[in-house]
Amino acid sequence: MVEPSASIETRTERKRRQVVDAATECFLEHGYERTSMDTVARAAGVSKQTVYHHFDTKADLLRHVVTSVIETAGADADAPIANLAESDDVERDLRAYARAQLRFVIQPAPMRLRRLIVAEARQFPELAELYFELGPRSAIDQLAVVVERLDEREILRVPDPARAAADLNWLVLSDALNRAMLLGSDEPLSEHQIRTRSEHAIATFLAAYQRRR
Amino acid sequence: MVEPSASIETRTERKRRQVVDAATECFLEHGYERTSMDTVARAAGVSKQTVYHHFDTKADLLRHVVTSVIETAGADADAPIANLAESDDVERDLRAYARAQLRFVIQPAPMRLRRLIVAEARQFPELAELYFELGPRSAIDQLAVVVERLDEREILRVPDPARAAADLNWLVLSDALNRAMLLGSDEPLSEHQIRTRSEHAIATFLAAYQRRR
DNA sequence: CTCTATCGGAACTGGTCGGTCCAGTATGAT
DNA sequence: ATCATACTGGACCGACCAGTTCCGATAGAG
Repeated sequence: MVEPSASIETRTERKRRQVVDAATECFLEHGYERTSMDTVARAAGVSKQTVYHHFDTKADLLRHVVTSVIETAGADADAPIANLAESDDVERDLRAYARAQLRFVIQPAPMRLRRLIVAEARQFPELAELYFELGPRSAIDQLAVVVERLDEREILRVPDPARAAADLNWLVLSDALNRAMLLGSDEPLSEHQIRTRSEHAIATFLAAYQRRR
Repeated sequence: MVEPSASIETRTERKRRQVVDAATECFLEHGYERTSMDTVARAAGVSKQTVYHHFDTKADLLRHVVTSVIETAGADADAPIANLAESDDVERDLRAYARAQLRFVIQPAPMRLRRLIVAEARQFPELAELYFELGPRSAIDQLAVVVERLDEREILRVPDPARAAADLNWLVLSDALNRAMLLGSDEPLSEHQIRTRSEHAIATFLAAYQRRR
């Protein structure tokens, strides 16, 4: 992850990046089985030999592509959770969190990654597991810390933070995610849908977990 | 759907059924792209010509297989919702419903069908849509009627039955479904997991939607 | 400037795929 | 018994696949 001397990219590095970028594009667009190595090479503007110089097999290429996509995307997903635990307006900040999640997940690239992973979960269980750990698992774990703190602050009543965090996560995402997965359209939700869905999910969550006055 | 004269199966019908059964097995086990027509023919104990006599293309065969699996499975999914609306112990019956759903969905065949559909959603959007309509959509629609009635009976307070029904459905299924989809293991949950998950989901749902005394 | 690692291009291997064709056999309705 | 229809087994087609090999070109490090 660190450039050796400067930001200059040696030819080998550049070619490798071209291969990875093209393979990412192809795999996400058409899936693993429907993507041929010739297609990847052509899309990368590189000879097939160069592809095989950097990756021994097609499966290796997929593993590298998926791993890197997951890891770079995983970083972006963590931002909006930061100030939730000590928030002075929990409802407002939960809604903001929900909106951010919906915006982040319901997009072409994440949806196609998800489809790819589900499709290949039998052949590449490591990738599915990695996705699970850095995706939903990570989100829910972070939420669990938050709701536990909100319980301490006597804003929520949360006997089981892990389950409550999962509840929150899926109240926000499940319905939209399922529709998007099955009804084509990887396009983002409209701002209006994001707002109403977030408000409903947070209202339900708070109705279940907020302390009564 | 009706036998013409008696329960006797003419040769053609028998061969056709063998093809469909074998194709169902192969597609669910290995996916669409990884299943060849030769494999289907061999698994059916039938010549390839016979396969092509009944189905013009591989895609047609998939469409028929998926459609028939969805439609036969869809019927089973509706049973345990019947007495919910007029139940005299809503909490108990909601839990029973949740247990039935978890038992029904987290199983090898439904999970593999789901994977197949998600994997091929881009190439066969009609199948994904059909699955959506007869799967989650149908379940949620039926739940919406139930929760609306429970609102009328002043057991629940449900301003938006459709959303409340979706909440209930996903509170019950999402977490288990996601884990099963991504962490391999299509095996059913243990009875203990089914029970605790159901209890938690229903407790959350009721905490959010039950009328306060 | 030279040397070597990497590159492109293209042909090639051994194999699989979906789908077709054919010659001959079995079935079942009339 | 007749005859259309359906089935078999295997050969066959063109296309595509992952992965390899060879050669001539080129870029970058010393």
